[in-house]
Formats: sequence, structure tokens, C-alpha cells
Amino acid sequence: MYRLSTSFPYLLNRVGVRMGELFARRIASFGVTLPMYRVMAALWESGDQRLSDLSTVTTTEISTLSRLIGEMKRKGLVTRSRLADNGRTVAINLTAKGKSLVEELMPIAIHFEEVAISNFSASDIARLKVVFQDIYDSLGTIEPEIAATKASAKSNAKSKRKITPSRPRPKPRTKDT
Amino acid sequence: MYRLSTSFPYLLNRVGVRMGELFARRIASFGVTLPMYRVMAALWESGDQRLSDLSTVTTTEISTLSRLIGEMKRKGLVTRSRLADNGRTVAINLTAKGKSLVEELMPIAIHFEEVAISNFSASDIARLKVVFQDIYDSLGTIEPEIAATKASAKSNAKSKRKITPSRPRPKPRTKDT
DNA sequence: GACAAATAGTTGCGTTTGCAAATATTGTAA
DNA sequence: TTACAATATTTGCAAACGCAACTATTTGTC
Repeated sequence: MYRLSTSFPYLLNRVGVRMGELFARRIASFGVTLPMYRVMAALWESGDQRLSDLSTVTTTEISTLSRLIGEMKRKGLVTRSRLADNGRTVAINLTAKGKSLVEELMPIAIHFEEVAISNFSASDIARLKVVFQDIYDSLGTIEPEIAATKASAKSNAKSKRKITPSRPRPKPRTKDT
Repeated sequence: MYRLSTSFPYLLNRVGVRMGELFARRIASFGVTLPMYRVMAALWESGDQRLSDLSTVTTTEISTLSRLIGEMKRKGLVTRSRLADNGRTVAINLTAKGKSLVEELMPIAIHFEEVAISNFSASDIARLKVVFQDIYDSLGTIEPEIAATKASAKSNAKSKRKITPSRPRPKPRTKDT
């Protein structure tokens, strides 16, 4: 018999979300949100990434990320520059300020990790990490039309969104980079 | 050396969030969001719950839940009634409509669960569920002042929120139940 | 080369969410 | 019984988010 409270997706999602929340609260006093931390940590790990790469790594919507990078740039944490050889894409990098900030936060992240895994053996944790990666990868096989972000919207017959078909909008100016 | 992309919290959060997103898209065509599904599934499992109980089970903020229950009541999915012996608390229950809807969705949830766990043995999964529960419980030991939702706000010295100290507000009327 | 399709990122807009204040009810102590 | 603290829920407000439309650039294709 099915029970929400013992189902695998529920238990997994719950602990993941809760862990994110607690960490987010912990770093809030640094003026950093969880998505910001992820961006900085991803850039620290391997800098010079495109927006769409960061979107994949941080599992953040690309539109959300675009605004987030704008805010982080205003804060002086990252740079954003158009590539010379491809004017569509944009390269994001850590500034010195961003680097020193993320290096301040990483010990906190490590502390969270230690607490979370403290009840388990090193080999268990190593195996768990593989499990998480495998499950993440296998999620793509759940009905591809759902997994592919774009397609699902079309098949959603009951969308409550009211679309204004072609109202003229003020021309947006790309103001920096 | 620390790396975001191999850290336990990152991998765990990522697969949990992604799984929730995919399921949410799948059930969107039923007009149901993930928090709504959780509420209905929790009530199906054991009905007649208070708002704060539901908040715990569904890991949804109580304020968010209050509004959500209001919406679900408008949709005819749940009932909300003040208890006779304690006028502060409300009891939430599934309506027949809500019950039949969640029973329509549960096979989809089961399908998701099967795909997610398909690469692993039954005993692995059983152990994983225990691990998730254990980790979730142990999260409370990470700096209690963070884990306790209320207290953290007070200790957050750099809150950017601008608080209007005592601007008069229109008196809200509790309109139903 | 001209033009359609594809790719990358940005922005408008409505919805959801989190926090803190407000409200309502109950418990407790003088 | 009055007053004050505690508990449970609701609401105002602003920030964050998701989707789709839009702009800008590059890549075919004829």
C-alpha cells in the first residue's frame, strides 16, 4: 500500500530541501543566498563558465540565473563578458572579492556535510554519492516529454496563464557587457 | 579539497529537487501542484490533521500552507473547520473529490518511485530510506539557532528587510471557517 | 549573399514563497 | 477577573521564481 511518508521521492526530497534551507539560513548573514553560493562554488571549482553551463551545474532556471548574475555583478562578486568569438554567449567569472567570499563560506559547507554524513561510514557515503548521481541521470528516462522542460508546457492543456499575444513592449536595452 | 560538484549536500539536494520538479510537471495537467499533492497524500494517509501537523509532514511553511489550504478549499479538495474544543486550531480533511483526485495521482507517484529506484536492490532502497530519515533527524543538531526557524531571524544581524514598525493596516477579516 | 532555423541570454508578468506583524483563542498567575 | 504570556493561524509585503515572449547572434541552406 502506498504511503507518502515512506515513499522514496518524498524522503529524498524532504532531506535535500531541508538541508538546503538550513544552509541558506546559515549563510544569509553574509548576504549570500543558496543559488549565489552555488554559482560561486561552481566558478571556484572551474571558472569561466557560460550561463547555460552554470544553469546545469546549479540546477537553477536560466532566467533566474541571468538576473542572479546581474545582481552578483552589481555586488562585485562576478564578472560577465561577451565572448569575442561568439557574441551570443557570455562568460562568467569570479572576482577576487567573490573568491575570498566563497572561500569564507566553504568551511561552513564542509561543516554541514560532516554533520549530515556523520552517522555513516566513508564507504557508505561514497556509494551514496554514486547512487545520487545515478538516480539523477536516470530521471531523464521518466517520460522524456516531461523531462524536457520546453515540451511539457505545450502539453499542459489547463494552463491558467493568460497570454497577451502581441502587445508592444518597450525595447529593452542590454545595459552592460 | 572541497568541490561543490562532489559534495554530499549538493548531490542530495540536486536529485531531490529535480525529482520534485519532474513530478510537479507531470501532475500540473491535473491542476495540482507538488505542495497540493503532498497535502492530499498526507491527508489520505491519515486525515483530520491540524495545519501545523501538515506543515511538518509536507515541509511547507505554515503561512504558505494556510494560503494553499484556502485555495484547495475553494477547489473543493479539502475542508477546513475550527475545532470545537480549541478555537485556535483548524482541522483539515479531504473531500470525496480530493480523495478521488489523489487516488488518481498516486499511481503516477508510484511510477516515479519505481523509475528512481530501479537501479538498486530492494535492500539498498530500504536502507536508503532509513538513511534519509536519520540524516533528516540529525539536521536539527546543526547549530540549533539556525535549525529553529524563529530564532535565526533574530540573530541575523544583517537582515536587509526594511520593517515598517507600526503602520496601521486594514483590519483583516477571517472570512471562512 | 539572403533568409530561415537554431542557439544564447534577457526581460515582462503573474504566481509562489518566506518573513514578520497582526489576529484570535487558550492557558496562567496575581 | 484582569492581565499577560503562549499557541495557532492568517495576512501584508517584498523578494524569488517559472514561463513565455523577445532580442541578438550564429549557423545552415539554397
